Amino acid sequence: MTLADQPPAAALVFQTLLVHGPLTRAEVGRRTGLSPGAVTKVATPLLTDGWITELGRPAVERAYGRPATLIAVRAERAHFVGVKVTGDELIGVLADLTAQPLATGRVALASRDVGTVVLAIARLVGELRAEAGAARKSGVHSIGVTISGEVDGQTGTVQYSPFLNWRRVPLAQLVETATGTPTLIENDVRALTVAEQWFGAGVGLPSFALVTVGAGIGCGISIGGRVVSGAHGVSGEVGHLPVGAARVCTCGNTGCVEAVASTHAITEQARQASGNPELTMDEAVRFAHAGDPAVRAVFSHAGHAMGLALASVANLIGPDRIIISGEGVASYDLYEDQIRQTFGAHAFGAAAECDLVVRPLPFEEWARGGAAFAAQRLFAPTK
Amino acid sequence: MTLADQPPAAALVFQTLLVHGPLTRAEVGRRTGLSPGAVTKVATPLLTDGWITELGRPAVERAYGRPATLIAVRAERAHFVGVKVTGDELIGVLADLTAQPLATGRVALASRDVGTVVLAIARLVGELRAEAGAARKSGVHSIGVTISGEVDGQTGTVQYSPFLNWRRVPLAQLVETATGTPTLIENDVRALTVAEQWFGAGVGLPSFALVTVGAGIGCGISIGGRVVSGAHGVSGEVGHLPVGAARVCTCGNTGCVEAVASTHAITEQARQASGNPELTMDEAVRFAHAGDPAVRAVFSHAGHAMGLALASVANLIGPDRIIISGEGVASYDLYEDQIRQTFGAHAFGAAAECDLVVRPLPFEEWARGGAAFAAQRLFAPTK
DNA sequence: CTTCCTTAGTTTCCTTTGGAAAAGTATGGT
DNA sequence: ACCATACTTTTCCAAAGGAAACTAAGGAAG
Repeated sequence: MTLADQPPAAALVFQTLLVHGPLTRAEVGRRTGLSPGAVTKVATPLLTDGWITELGRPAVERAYGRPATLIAVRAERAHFVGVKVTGDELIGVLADLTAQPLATGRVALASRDVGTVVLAIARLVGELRAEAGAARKSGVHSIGVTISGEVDGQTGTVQYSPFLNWRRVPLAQLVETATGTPTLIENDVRALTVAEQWFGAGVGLPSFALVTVGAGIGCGISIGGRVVSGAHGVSGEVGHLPVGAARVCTCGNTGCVEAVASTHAITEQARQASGNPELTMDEAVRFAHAGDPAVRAVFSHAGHAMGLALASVANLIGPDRIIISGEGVASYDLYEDQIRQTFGAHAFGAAAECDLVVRPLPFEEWARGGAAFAAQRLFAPTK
Repeated sequence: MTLADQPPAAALVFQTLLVHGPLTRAEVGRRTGLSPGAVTKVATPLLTDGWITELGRPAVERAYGRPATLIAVRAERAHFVGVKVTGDELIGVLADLTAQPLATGRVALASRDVGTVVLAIARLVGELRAEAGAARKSGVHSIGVTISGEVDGQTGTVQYSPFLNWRRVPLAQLVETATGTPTLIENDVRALTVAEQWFGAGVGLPSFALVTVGAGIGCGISIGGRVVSGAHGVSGEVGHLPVGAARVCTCGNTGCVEAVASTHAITEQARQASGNPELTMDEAVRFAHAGDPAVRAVFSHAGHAMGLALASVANLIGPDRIIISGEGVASYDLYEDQIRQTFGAHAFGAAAECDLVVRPLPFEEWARGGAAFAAQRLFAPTK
């Protein structure tokens, strides 16, 4: 039995359990607005088919009345592989229904040629399958491949990937035939946003934005439980918001956030500031922590640009929360203050009430986005 | 009978007719995905209660088969009053179900005191009622009051209005008791966006943004048939996006769009450029049309700032269309080219495919937004 | 210890909704 | 007159979920 051919209420109950952990049937009814009878009716087939399971009594028992029984999602009921494709490597995870990773892998790419990449993906999927013995029982339900750039999830086509220099590559189809497993593709930031929405800092929020800082600066937007995809596959391009920076950006314009606040931009500016053309990001962070004023100024400028960008997002769409995420967790403290200060100064009125959450983003998190995206298709059909 | 207690399919059929004009039942079925039987079933009570009406045969008859009968919304079935409150005047319309105005009115405000404004609104509503005799038959269903600033439609409270200097004013309740008619309030730009979504240039689009240029620069965002309201009542604040302008904005920051491209900013800059401290907007437009290079440059800068702002909107949310609207229709040609050029240069990838539509915005259009907003509550329940 | 009370979960019945299919209907063509 | 065609209506039916009665399980009161 698949989840798809269950009544609509089943998806509601399942999603509630997925997001809010083990609950009693009565509590599920209260949260979903379904009648108690409907919850039982819908839970029974989910139980018999192993999608959910009964746990014991809740931690806080009631003083009166019949004791309740907790029900919860059986995470091991289905497994997914998530693969993030970058310009020079693949990151993969094999995860369960709740996007918890069971196995992770990382492979360098010899070439950016489509055939090579597809083959590498297939091999990585195979390795992850082998590594995660537990998944052998139920197999892998589907694969979610994510990649930065313009991705058309409907047709499974990568319209344009700047890092790989791909155009109109039917990646989903290619991976599907290479692996024999149903494959979905999605933009990397949007997939990560899906992961945050269901299993991260965006759980239960009516709206939030996820801003990622790394080689580029990206943004995923979730409104009303849906991740905004944009009419032409473009959305969340926050990296080129004009923030009045003097540096020329890779996009050819001047003033983009990315020209000041991407990891690449920061190291380059730190090199100039320190006079050391070999400086690495890690060293720049050390220098700044040690109090080097020129290098600190670089981070401060980056923080200012980020603050402006976040304020723009908050002013425009008014999310409940903005999650700031990226590789350089170690350096957040260097510009977090500046970010918050600039954000506060430029967020308009009540938009300033939007809370800013900083969240580390380990490398495998990107791949988890793919798994979460694939999983979502299972329990949130066509939504 | 109200529309609300009809089955869900009724709202679907009604909305389809509202948006896509007279259609045959068969065509409604095709467009909504409902079966022919369901369309008839749902249309019958709507017909008997006068919400829709049968027209004659369609213009292009089919060669074979039973001729079809057109059905269409009976616009005169319900009437609404829309009132836009500004710092110094009220604009009101009495409109039908399709937000077509039957009567319009404009009243100067003697004071910004809450009591005075509420009284003036009540008097304006009375005048509009008297003027539109047709509405007497069915009365006015509800009033939609719109105002710039932070508005909480749920509680009917104006949280903060900078122009009127109001804070936490329960305006909906006040107007309701003063007029005896149910009253809704909403932010002016968002209400206008609702009007465009149902009856304007946003009809049928999965997503669009509406940017208004006037004393301030505002933006309404519609995604998936819903106007984005923002978690804290703030959204679409495009006026203070940083676009690197040198002028200081009213918000205290430097570089805001509004500091360069609002009508106020343009006249002020034109005064400096021409050396005439008495110059009006109309004169500035004439000068620019006559070829005055300094004044033309002012419009060009404004266009550049607008282009950057629109590109930011397009990059962030990827709408299908951006509708540019505002008072100064006469001056659009002066910076439209610059807007498009800057937009094209800064819109990222496929975001540039977003089409820009320029639309005049007569003064009563603002009030129509209120009427459309009130009407929407009737035919799009809870949506 | 028995009875009652309270809350959890189940079952039964029923209403609402909308689809499928067939019947009915209106028109032009043959 | 009859047929082809497509719109519209009617009839029948299945799915989904609510209401309420019912069962279950424990504590409290007597």
